[in-house]
Amino acid sequence: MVRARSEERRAEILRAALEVIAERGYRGATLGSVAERVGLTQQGLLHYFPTKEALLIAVLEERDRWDTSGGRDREGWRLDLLESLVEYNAMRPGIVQTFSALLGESITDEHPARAFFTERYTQVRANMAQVLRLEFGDRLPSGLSPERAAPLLTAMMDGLQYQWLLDPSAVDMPAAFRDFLHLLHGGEERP
Amino acid sequence: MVRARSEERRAEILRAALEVIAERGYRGATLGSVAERVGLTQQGLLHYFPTKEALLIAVLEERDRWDTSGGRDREGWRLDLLESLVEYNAMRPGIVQTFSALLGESITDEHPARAFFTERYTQVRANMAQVLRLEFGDRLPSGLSPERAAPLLTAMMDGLQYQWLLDPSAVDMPAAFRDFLHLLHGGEERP
DNA sequence: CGGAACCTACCGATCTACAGGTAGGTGGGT
DNA sequence: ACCCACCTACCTGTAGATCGGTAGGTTCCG
Repeated sequence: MVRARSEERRAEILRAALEVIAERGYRGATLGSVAERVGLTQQGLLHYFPTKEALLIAVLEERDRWDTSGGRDREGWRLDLLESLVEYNAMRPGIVQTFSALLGESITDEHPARAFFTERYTQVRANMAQVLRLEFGDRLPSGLSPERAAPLLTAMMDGLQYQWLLDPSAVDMPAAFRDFLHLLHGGEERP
Repeated sequence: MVRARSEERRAEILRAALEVIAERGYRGATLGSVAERVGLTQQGLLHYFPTKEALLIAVLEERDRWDTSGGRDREGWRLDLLESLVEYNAMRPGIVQTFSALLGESITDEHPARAFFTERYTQVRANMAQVLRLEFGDRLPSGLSPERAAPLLTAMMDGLQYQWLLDPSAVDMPAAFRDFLHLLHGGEERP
């Protein structure tokens, strides 16, 4: 079955692209270096993905598929699952680095991932709000509405990732995130 | 006075570089486009900054000088000044975009700004801890120590910036930051 | 059963476009 | 006379993309 082999190849390429983007960002990544990693020439790679941008899109879509499937509930995340997600991320610097690099680049003008991230963050905030509503109802202990707290939750995850990627020994990402959740819960008891 | 003119030119170049980096990131920025913006040729620019990396370093150093001087107290920031800093930032998307883009890129391997950001974040966390200690003493209302809360404060500022840059209409950055400060203060009264 | 027609998965050569950087000037101000 | 602030010309490298193959397999038809 030739189809299967081909799909496998594509998957290999996507994985390699993920690595290279983590190491150098999208702009710094070259088709040649991705190709090399899977034992192809640059032209061979272009047989699977006609342009560099198409490759990026495929990477982003795969990510989308990934976190629209595993790790989620019927109606989204739950707060304790978020906590384990952060722990999980702390064990895969590669993936975190890829998407942090892409997020960073995406804010520049006309970046091909910009639309993707803009859209995705609206969606993530909505998800987060729902998670919070599920956990706290219409008001968090602090008095904040889930909708107001959602961007904070999102920002915390991203912000911690940057600090952690720059200097993993200086920031215990999962612990810090737990501290934040503790804050959302209203503080009080000593951690 | 030629000296003055020269310094002025350098400053112009730095400002232009800031803009171009905001638009395309460091890797995407070209010497030519920076030069063009100040009415020079690329080679004319290289007269002032011998390499692209030297220009970047100068940009980073200027930033360092900027926020080691203005906006600070003798012993660092105060919490309410941080709040106005965020408000101030919300009025200068350009600058925020430059440094968010650079932060994003800097996590990739061998990026010339990586050391700068790593070092700077250790320092920022220390500053933040001191701000918090000044405001709350050795325990925040939540029971967290200033040192544990410092990375959270830092992460929140960065994380909100990305969301805001991607979609300013979707996130009221200053308001969100105030919400977070409210959280640090222990919540309670309704905003 | 054999072969023409076609498809898939590539590779080599090559094009175009910049990009960063160097060498060696020129011209105006002091 | 000199030097600072530039410029022109140029070199080298690299990146993405196109073109035109070729080798191997698959399909279909007589």
